[in-house]
Amino acid sequence: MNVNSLVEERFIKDKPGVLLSRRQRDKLLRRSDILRAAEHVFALKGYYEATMQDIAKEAQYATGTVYLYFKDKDALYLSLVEQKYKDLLSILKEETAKAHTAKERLEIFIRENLSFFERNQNSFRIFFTERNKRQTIKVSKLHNLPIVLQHREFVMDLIKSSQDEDLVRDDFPAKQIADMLISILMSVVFNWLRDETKSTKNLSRMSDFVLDMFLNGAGKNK
Amino acid sequence: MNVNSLVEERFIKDKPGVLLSRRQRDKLLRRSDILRAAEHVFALKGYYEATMQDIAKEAQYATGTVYLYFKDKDALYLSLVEQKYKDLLSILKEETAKAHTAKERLEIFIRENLSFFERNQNSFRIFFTERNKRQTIKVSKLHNLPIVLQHREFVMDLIKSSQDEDLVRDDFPAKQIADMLISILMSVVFNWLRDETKSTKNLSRMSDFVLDMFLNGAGKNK
Amino acid sequence: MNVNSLVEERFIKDKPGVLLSRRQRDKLLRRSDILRAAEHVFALKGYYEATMQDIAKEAQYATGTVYLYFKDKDALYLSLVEQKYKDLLSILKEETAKAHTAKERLEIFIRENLSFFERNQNSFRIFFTERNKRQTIKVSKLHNLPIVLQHREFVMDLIKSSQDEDLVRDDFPAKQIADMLISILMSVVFNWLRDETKSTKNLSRMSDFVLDMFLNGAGKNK
Amino acid sequence: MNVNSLVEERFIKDKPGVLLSRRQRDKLLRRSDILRAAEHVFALKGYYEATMQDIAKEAQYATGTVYLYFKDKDALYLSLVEQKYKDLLSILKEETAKAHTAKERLEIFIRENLSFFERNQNSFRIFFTERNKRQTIKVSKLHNLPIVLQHREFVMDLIKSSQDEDLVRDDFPAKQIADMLISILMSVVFNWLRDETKSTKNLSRMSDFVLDMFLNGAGKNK
DNA sequence: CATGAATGAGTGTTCATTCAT
DNA sequence: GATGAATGAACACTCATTCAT
Repeated sequence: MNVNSLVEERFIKDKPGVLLSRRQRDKLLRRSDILRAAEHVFALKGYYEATMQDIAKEAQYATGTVYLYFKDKDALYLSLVEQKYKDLLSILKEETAKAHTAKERLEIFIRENLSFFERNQNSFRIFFTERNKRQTIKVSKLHNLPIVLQHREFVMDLIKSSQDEDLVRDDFPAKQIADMLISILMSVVFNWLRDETKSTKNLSRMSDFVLDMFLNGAGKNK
Repeated sequence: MNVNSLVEERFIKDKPGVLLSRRQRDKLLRRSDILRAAEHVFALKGYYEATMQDIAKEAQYATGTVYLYFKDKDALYLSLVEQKYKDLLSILKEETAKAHTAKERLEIFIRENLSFFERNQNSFRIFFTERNKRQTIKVSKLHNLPIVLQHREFVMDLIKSSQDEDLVRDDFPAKQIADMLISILMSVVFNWLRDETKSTKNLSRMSDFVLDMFLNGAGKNK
Repeated sequence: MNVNSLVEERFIKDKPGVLLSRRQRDKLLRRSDILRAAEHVFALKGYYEATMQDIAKEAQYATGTVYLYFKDKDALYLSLVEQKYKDLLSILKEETAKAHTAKERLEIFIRENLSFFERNQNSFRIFFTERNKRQTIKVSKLHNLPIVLQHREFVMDLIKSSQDEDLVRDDFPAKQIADMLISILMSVVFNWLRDETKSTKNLSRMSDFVLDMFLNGAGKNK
Repeated sequence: MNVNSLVEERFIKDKPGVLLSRRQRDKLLRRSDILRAAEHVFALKGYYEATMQDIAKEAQYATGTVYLYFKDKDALYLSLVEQKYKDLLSILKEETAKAHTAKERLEIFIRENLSFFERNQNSFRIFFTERNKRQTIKVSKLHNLPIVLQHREFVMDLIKSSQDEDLVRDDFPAKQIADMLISILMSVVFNWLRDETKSTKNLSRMSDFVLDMFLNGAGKNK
């Protein structure tokens, strides 16, 4: 799975029994070519410095062709973000399903997150930089992407179930705790990305630190 | 204090006994006018969408005038970031100095951070959006701003002293823990900023949650 | 010949038997449109006062289109100069080849020069005015244009062959004499251009004067 | 003489017996300061790249001060050209007056020209580059400067007197011959300026070449 | 459908000139 | 008179988007 995750799975999965015509298949492939190119170029240059021509060139299509698949630069960017979240979410779901206890689920969740960002470090840089034209409009646009909401919700469910299993405190709302977990994760990832010397070679090795901190905090055990 | 923090305090503080000439004072005031305008416009539109004309207009100066005080758009932006960090750092130093124990220092640190971001929510949006032209070049430019480094160092010292006073675990490097504290704070601020309904009216009220989570983690006390 | 000299002949001549594709032909035609417009505008206003918008407008293209054919204003200007020199040189070569004696060659050379400048008086004004941004850099750029060097060399060869045929004195280096010939020509042209009343209607009529002066000098024959 | 030639001699010489008031003298000195600075800056950067601020700075005055002495950039430039011509003309008049024969006068004329340009090579570069904004307007402006007309006339008179003394042929109008003499001179100077290696160390040494060429031409004596 | 040349509004920046002090 | 900060029009160049082929 995820082999060709860039191909909008919605189209494929919605009608699982239906064989796609060559026309449709080609269309999806081209769309995925462009997304791949956009990922590369955005990661390299950031949203504003990346030009549609750059992306078209990288995808080996003509400029106009890109506009057949994406309404405008913004839509292309948003599709890309959505794509990445979708990939991540699908992995998280699949892997956490294998766990039996809340703690295992948390472990897997953290490990898979770190591993995902490690694998996608280039495109991940995108998330840390300029989002979009009018941030006021667009940041909310980003956060309202259905998939992004789904992702937050997934983490919340995870926390909730952990609270149910008495692993996590329930004196604060799951939402708040979920956001904190996400932020600890992001912090680790961000600092790892920033550290160009990559003194911590392996991001995944941080799993234990994250889990420990999340559960026990930085306070000294007395 | 910090009433007119936008005026380069360096100039003022270097010669504390000396009254600035009217010329000098005017110059600083104009500079601060422009910084204030830039803060407003950048916060509203983000770096790329903000134009120098927007900023000049907001400051009620002509376009060219802005260039008398800042070499280019980049320098203006960087000055602004530096300014904000400087303000924050100066508050943090002043307030934490009043504390007697590590725990008090941490409490104050967290409270003052949240309060600062609450007061400066508009400009804080800037930090969450596009940084600069070529992210690869410029983000590093940002992170290497002396004041930014000082800020990180300040937090690290805070953690170290907390480790010394047996408040914080010392089985992880202070740097790692410091970054985590910063990121928990940022996470709370970010989610508060994002929540347009401001269900949590008062950001400062989150102080206790942050301190609790940071010290004790999300794990259920058994 | 030279009917459409503004079209880069290099491209055409390199593959004399090959019909250019419509695409290529169009491209060359557009390029030549722009050069023609640039010639007009530069001649009228000089390098600095001519704006790219002026030129685009004159060529009936959009501003950006000009940049598809020329990297920047500088490149456009240099291409124009090169073009004019190329035209002149090609005429000179073709015509002087018909001569049998050194004197005939000189006569033809002078006549064709004057006639060329007469036909191109507008664009020739360009040469007499500002060259380029930083003269120190750019004038040398101009003088190092391959075609300009070729032109000087052509005149030098002419003088050398005249020395060989005992028409021209050989007690001075050909180079010095060549530069003098060029400058006498330029002087005549310049003064003719300057004379707005055009009392000397026909520049070509000056041929005899130039040849006489060049060979015999202004001294009274005794 | 020429010690302070940059001071508008008109003012001083027009009323030779009158002592200038300190006020007037200061004014003239400031004007000359600015002209000197302008000469330096224009020579270095050319008309367009030189800014009024550059010139003011070089002259150690404020920007606005320059405008008290010269209406605008154009007027400053024109004054400078006028100044230089005036200096040259005054030298030429003074020196040629010492000659007894037409040939001597010619010799002196040529020698003093070359020597003048050698001494003023930096400012002379100005003449060879961009003249002025709208060349159509300004080149004629330049050529209609009273002093420039006087200079041309001076050379014409020189040629006329040479014709009268049977040194120079009279089958062509003096004006034409005068222009040719000027152009031979300019050619030598220009090529010398261009030759950065300065293989011909001493421009004045070219006097004989110029006189020889002018009188006898490049034709081989038979 | 795919192309890529053409478009032209929009940007950062400069600099001659003015004018309040 | 002298100053130099302020002005704002102007310019080269870019790039998202369109559309004729």
